[in-house]
Amino acid sequence: MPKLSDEAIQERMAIIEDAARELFIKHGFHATSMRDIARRAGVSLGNLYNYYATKDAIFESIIDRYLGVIDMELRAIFDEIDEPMEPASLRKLGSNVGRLVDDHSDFWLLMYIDVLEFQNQHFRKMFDGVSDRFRKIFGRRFRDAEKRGDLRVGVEPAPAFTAAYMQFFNYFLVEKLFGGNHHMGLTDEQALNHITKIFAYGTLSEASLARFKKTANKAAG
Amino acid sequence: MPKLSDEAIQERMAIIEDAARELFIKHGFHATSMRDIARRAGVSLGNLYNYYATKDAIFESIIDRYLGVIDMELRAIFDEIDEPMEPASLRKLGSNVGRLVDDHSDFWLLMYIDVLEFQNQHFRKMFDGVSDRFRKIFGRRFRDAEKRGDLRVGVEPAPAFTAAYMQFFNYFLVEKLFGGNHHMGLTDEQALNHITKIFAYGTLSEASLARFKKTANKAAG
DNA sequence: CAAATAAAAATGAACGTTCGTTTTTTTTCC
DNA sequence: GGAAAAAAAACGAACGTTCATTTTTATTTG
Repeated sequence: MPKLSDEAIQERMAIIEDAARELFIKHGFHATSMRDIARRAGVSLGNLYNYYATKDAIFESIIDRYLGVIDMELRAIFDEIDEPMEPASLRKLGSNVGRLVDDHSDFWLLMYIDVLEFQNQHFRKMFDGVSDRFRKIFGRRFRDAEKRGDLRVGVEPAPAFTAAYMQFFNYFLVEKLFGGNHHMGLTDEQALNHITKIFAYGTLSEASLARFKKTANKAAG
Repeated sequence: MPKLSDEAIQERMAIIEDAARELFIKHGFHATSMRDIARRAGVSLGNLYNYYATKDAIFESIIDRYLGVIDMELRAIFDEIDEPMEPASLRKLGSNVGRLVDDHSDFWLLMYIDVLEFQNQHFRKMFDGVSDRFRKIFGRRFRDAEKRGDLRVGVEPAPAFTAAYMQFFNYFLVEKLFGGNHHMGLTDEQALNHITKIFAYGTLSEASLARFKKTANKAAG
């Protein structure tokens, strides 16, 4: 048998990694055996080692792939934000974060595996200097908003935006993975509106609040 | 050898559970062996089974003990809150949550183990209906604040307080366990002040804001 | 256009260890 | 001496990994 095409190899690796990921997030890394992975992937035990040197290598390959996907999705989410401090933008960010957590809850479970069993070595970069990254992406918009006097005195846009972003993430992670089951006592929609409202009133100056009044009221539904 | 006194038994169990907890949070549950636990506790392998029927039983005993401790600490934190919606109260809550996360980071790692390897069965109650619990604790204060017109129109105190509480928790967990390393671009003190300020301005009416002006300005440092 | 070739891919038994747990033996102390 | 506690030894099952072998199939050959 001549060498498989690259696409064929990628296909087989995807099958193996899908199986492994499902097992890892269900039982953890060390509770999942190579035999389990082989069985679920419909592949022989020995053949796994034609594609991966070790069990660790499977985990790392899954994470590398997934980090790329999430990075792209986050980029897309930030790309569609024009004015980061506008209430409507925050509200949209919240929805998008919710979708991201929903669509990729596996990813966040892998992160917890990494924290527990690998000292968080693969995911460290996710949260390292989030605020600085936002400053890089929205720096100009932040400065413009400050110049226009859109912000309350003493409110720095980068930390404020970071706080809102983290709050949205935390809200949906608690709901999806930690059994929150409407832990804020509201539907997801209402919770998003409430958080958005708090951050709008909490960060925007009276002048700019007046300007966004209509939008804010609609969002607070 | 006569039967050990109850205190002696509790002492020995504490030694075993301390050892097991340290290993669990460092490597995860399944990556920790009974031999590891015995070695670290300075006890023979077989003797572990004089105290616990299974390895799972050790984990459950650790969690039961710890849930009690955390529950008490949380109760103490809420007990010292007079007016939950006051900026000074929120700021204090933030500090206390920070101390709780710092002093008991083991506990939160155990929670992640539970999510991953035990379907979150032991920790579910932690986040189930948080908002309702606050409504029970602070119900009267919440209603008083609403009656006095302290809150912005459309802001419900229970979800708002829950949001602040969750934000504080999330902030310190990210810092302590996920390699955030000042992810908001501020020191812990500054971050607490910033979050407090946002929630104060985000939830309080103009009238009550004026009343708290002095306190809020001091807190915003 | 088959049939033969060759080498990659897949297999599953087997390796030495380590696992959680049980059983047996030794130690301890009234 | 006797019973409880601790230690040691032993158990079968399961672990990650290896490897000799078989199967598969694109290419070469007649």
